[in-house]
Amino acid sequence: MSHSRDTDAFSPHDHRRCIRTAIAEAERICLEHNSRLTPQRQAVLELIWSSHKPVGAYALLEQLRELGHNGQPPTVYRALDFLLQHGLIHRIESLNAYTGCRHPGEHHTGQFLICSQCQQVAELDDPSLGSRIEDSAARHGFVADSQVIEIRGTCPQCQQQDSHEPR
Amino acid sequence: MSHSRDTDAFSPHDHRRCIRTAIAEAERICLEHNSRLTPQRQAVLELIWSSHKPVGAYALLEQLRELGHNGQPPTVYRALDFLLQHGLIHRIESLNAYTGCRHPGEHHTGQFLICSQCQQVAELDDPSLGSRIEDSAARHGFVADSQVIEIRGTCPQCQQQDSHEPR
DNA sequence: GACATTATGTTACACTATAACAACTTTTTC
DNA sequence: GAAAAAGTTGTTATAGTGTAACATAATGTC
Ligand SMILES: [Zn+2]
Ligand SMILES: [Zn+2]
Ligand SMILES: [Zn+2]
Ligand SMILES: [Zn+2]
Repeated sequence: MSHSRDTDAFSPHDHRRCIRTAIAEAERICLEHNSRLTPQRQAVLELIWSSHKPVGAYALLEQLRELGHNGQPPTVYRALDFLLQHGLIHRIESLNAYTGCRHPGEHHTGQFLICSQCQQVAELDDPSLGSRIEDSAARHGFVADSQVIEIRGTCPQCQQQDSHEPR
Repeated sequence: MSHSRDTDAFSPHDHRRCIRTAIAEAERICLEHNSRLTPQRQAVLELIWSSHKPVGAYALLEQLRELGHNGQPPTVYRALDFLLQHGLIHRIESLNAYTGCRHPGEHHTGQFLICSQCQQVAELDDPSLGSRIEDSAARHGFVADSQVIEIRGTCPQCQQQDSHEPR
């Protein structure tokens, strides 16, 4: 019953649907785990999902304050920890920033396409790529637990714009 | 004439040879680029190569001070920038730490095996994995410039130890 | 030697993340 | 339902990572 369609984050789409789906999935997963999606945690999750650009913890903190929530670093880091542990968001290591997970619930390490131009991030979920990497590690006798895959480049939209505005 | 043998960082080996080779290669590359491998830069490179465990900038700073060098953060970050730009070291994003590059000179993004137990890092150089990732991105219309591939797990040595000390 | 270029010294600060403990809420147990 | 336990949030302070900006010194070019 997973609704996670494979619409690319880069392609134009009804993003409110992304948000709604993310919240709904979060509620479902928290129910399953007997965890509580408190107002603060939900607020952070919604802020993260406000776009497909990863957000830093302190940017989130700023926005939380504007929403009238309490504003100290531990507040936001606790919410982030919770969301990370429940697989609702990912941390982008090369950006020190956080982005919503598109396939929550299915334990997985993310594979990310990061556009250097528009800052947007799309999450790949290519299991065969994952196992290809495991194989590569295994060939050196290494047992892989988790992977950080972050690919920087140019997204389709930004490529088009580039070709329209040469020079 | 490249001496970069494919000895794994994890396997026991004459590590002084790693260091010697690294410095020699660094000198060669700097000569090629008309860049100067100053004493400070070389000191940082040697410290990084003192083991196969990635080192943080401030740990380096500490060690530099013990060697009598000037000790302010910019000093070490400048050296790191220089070494990064010349492809002599890599930054491990998920550790905020730096490690020596085993194939300097050949423009490449590193692929790293990081042992959670002994903290040592081995650098893979699997071009076919690189292109496999590019393909995966291309399938989404994404043009990849660079990749961050960091695989966490257990190295062969630590696996053996684990099996000797069960429980 | 005068000049431009490159490298280093120095101070101060910005950004990212956590430790430690107190107060409050919700859930569980009796 | 009161008491205890577990979980969540508030609060203060601090640790860890990285840069900006400007001064000084060393090196290379003519
Ligand atoms: Zn969306
Ligand atoms: Zn883009
Ligand atoms: Zn070695
Ligand atoms: Zn190991």
